[in-house]
Amino acid sequence: MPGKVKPQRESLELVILGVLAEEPLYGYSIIKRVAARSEDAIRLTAGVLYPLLHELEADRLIASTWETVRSERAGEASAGRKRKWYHLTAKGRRRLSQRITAHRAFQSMIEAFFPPRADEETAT
Amino acid sequence: MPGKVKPQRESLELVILGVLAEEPLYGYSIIKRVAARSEDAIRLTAGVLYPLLHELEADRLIASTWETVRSERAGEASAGRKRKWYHLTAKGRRRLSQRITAHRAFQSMIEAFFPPRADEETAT
DNA sequence: CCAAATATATCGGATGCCGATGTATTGTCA
DNA sequence: TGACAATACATCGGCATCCGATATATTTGG
Repeated sequence: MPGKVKPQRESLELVILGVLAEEPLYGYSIIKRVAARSEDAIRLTAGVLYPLLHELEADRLIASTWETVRSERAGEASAGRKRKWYHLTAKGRRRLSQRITAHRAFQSMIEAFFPPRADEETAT
Repeated sequence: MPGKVKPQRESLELVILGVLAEEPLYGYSIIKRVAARSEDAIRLTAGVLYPLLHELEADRLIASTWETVRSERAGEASAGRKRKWYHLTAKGRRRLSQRITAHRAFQSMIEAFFPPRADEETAT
């Protein structure tokens, strides 16, 4: 019975599909990008990201292609470093807008609880 | 060491402290209230709520008092139904504003990814 | 009178989370 | 040139979380 809930995963999915909506990225760069965008608030670790990326790909929300980066220095002989580039699929794009909608729904409920005060402080 | 992260719990904490900030409620009424407020988007179940309420109380974020509701019909002899009313403590109020701040931080990152379109629907 | 709703509560199996770990290549700097 | 940091991918397993199932009791409505 598909459709099980994966608590934390949902917001991670939102974030990952979100960055990939802008442009294709490879795993390591996703980690850096998200950290930068969130000012280190969201720290994806390899142990969390890669399995998630595999799941997302299995679900056809994203797709990948390999790139082999060969260094000049090392020359022809080197095996090269491998990068797996991920990009959103059409299905992924649909899922993303669903997630955004769901997030906004939650958000509006939160705002209903705590209407932003005009005189609110702007952080400490 | 205390201070471990509890993924899903955090947003639940936000929601629960949020409703209790408005007025004291008892468990069952929290479930109904949250369901109503979120238009059934957030369905707290007893199995999730009560343990969480106990934790929150142990952490002194909320406090409780028992009420015994005796029905007219049943009369003096009846044991009465028990309601455990919860209300926010000062500590709970501080925690709540922390959670709101954290939520808004996450929120603003999401907005950075997906800037709200000017032509967006306002929902009803 | 009985079923549904109200009301609180616990428990345990399934699942998710993520730190630790592993492997390999490239960049850098003394 | 050697070695350490950073880049880059990936898996695994233990512990914590999650939440459905379950238990118990009272009240309300038809």
